[in-house]
Amino acid sequence: MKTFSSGALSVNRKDPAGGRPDTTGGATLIDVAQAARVSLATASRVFSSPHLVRDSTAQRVREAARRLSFRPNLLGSKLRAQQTRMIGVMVPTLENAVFAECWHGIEEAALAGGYSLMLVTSGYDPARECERVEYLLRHRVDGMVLTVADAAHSTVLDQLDGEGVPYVLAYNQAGPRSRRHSVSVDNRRSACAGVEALIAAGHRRIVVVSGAFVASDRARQRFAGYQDAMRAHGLRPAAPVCLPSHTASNAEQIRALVRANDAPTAFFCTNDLLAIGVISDLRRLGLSVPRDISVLGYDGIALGSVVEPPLATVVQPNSEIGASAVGRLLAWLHDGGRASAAPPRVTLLPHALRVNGTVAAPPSM
Amino acid sequence: MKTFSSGALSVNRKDPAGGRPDTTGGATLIDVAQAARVSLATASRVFSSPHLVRDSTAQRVREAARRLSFRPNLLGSKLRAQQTRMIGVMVPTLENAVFAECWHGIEEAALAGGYSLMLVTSGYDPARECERVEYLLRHRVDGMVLTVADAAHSTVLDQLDGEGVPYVLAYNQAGPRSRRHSVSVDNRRSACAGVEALIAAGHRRIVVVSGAFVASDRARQRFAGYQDAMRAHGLRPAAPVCLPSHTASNAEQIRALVRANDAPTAFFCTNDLLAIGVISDLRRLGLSVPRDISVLGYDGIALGSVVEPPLATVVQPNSEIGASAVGRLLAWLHDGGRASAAPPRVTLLPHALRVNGTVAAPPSM
DNA sequence: GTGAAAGCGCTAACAT
DNA sequence: ATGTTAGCGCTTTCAC
Repeated sequence: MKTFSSGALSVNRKDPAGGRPDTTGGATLIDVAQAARVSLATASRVFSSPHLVRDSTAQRVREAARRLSFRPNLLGSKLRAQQTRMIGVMVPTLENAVFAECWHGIEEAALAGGYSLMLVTSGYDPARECERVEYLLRHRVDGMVLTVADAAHSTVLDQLDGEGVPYVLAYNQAGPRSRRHSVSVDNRRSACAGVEALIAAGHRRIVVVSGAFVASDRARQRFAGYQDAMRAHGLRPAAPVCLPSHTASNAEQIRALVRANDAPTAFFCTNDLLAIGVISDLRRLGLSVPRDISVLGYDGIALGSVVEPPLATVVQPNSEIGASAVGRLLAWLHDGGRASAAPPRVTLLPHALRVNGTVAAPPSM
Repeated sequence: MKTFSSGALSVNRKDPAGGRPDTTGGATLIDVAQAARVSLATASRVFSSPHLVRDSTAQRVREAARRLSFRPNLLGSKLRAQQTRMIGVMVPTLENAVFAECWHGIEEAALAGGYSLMLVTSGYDPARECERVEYLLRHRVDGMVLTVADAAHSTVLDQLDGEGVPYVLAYNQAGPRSRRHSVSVDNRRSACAGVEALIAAGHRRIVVVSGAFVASDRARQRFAGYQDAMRAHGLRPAAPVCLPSHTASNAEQIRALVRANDAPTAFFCTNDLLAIGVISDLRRLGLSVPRDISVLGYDGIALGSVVEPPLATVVQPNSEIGASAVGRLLAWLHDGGRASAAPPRVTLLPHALRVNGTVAAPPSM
């Protein structure tokens, strides 16, 4: 029987004497099994459940694998095992360093956990969000880590919920009543704390500058935090100033603002990139930051510590948010369907305040 | 026979009345075929070669697919077709905006071409480069787009060459004699042009500031360009100043430099991130850029136009480099093995000079 | 501890 | 134009 099974094994292989180099990418498990004179099953076990195999046998198989430069074809195992050990990641863009830093944490955590990654970007566009998620789904990712434009009104999340796809939000902060899983800082409270630091420094006229509100629920939550802080100190919140782009110069709008009679003494920008742009705009208007006007950012990207003066900001642990989101997802995937009741669905990581550099007392004091 | 084959088709499917929801992710092509009363092959053809199928039949199949919310399992096709239509991407880090911008071009081009992506970062570490590439190989990517620390001494590239894996370098510039494919600007000539602009502005004492030289062949090529420019104008090139980190403050080294008797009147930084850090360091030393000293960067990241004054720099078309690298790779993959002799292996994209903002005439003039 | 056999979901000859 | 068949490379019962 042994001779027969040996023969049966080789029946699938193309003729090795076929002339041109094997373009199909090399030895398969079958080849390894043959070379080690064990069955396909045993060879497989050596790599996936070594404890089921006698040590000496395993040695032989590994040796054969090495000799043949065997490289497991993950496609085969993924298809057969009905789980890909892949996680899909969708963020709005990598060009905002927040997400680039987050990716770092995601990659570390995922690869350490034996999972592969598939990245797509949505450009803050809900239509593209759907498209890209469908793409991830076709690749049969086991779960996803995503940052969507607006979690509360997201067709793509509703769809995912409907299909029962495991996912964890990053940066988007699920409401306490939500059934969704999320990892973020407490956007509202941390923003409130940031603005309170501004108030503590003596500022009374503080204005929020934001990107397109509709594109980011975080921006809205941070604005709410600003309102909280202002009201708690008996100050009147001002309407937010929404700038269309992070990178283009928004000098016009800024100019109108600082030229007004009751010009603000401080800006709270809902993200660091925006803050850096605003600071540049202010300089172009001949104003000095923080001497003439203070600027507070939000995100804590590394770049903020590089510029001069260093950007005052509400610091999120970006890399950790990514790693933690992956961790939550893996826990979910591994508990086998029981929707992980143990840890709370909403994870809030601690923020930090960095209030120096671009924030000082208002000029009148 | 029809009845039989219909029955045979359903033999593999689990009992739909089995109680709990189908956890395996929904309908397969077989289900669609059944529902549309066609064979598996025909159903498959509707999606991969519609022209081989009568319109009315195709309509029926598509309708069935819609009704069953059929989602093709890419794993199946990839395994069977012996090509994954996936391309692996490896860059040093996304935290340098250069690569984040590049990713944008890569994603656009790949998805437009019907290819999927798998991203890994190496952190400029050759050991991790090998690890990550092996990971990509196990996923059976059809080809790769990579930026390695040092293309001329890269074990991972040698290995890839040995195995005949199709790949295109991005940013790394293959030598004219090289058999390798690459897409980049001409690092040496563009750097030379940048330094010549400095010289044209009146600078004579120009010093190159770089990250760890060993980590980047681009940095070395750009330094060579600096030497070219200096020599062409009868000036003595100075030794490069190598800073360990992009983001930490390197004030000490900078201080020593600008306090010297023959202090430089201009710095040429081998990348923009570094340049922004150096400018901040100079400000901390009480120097004004560009009034007291000029700074020229290299990369052309979007951030450079945001800061004030805008960063003078040698602009690379980052997104286009990514898109173009993917384009070259797809061409290679599609020409079926003939190592695409038609277009040259080394693609040099045009650079641009942005010489304003942080570059001005030296103070003595 | 090891082997035989049955597929995972799909495509691609090869028939008809 | 459509159907039949044979796997892609792997894991995983079920026997022994």
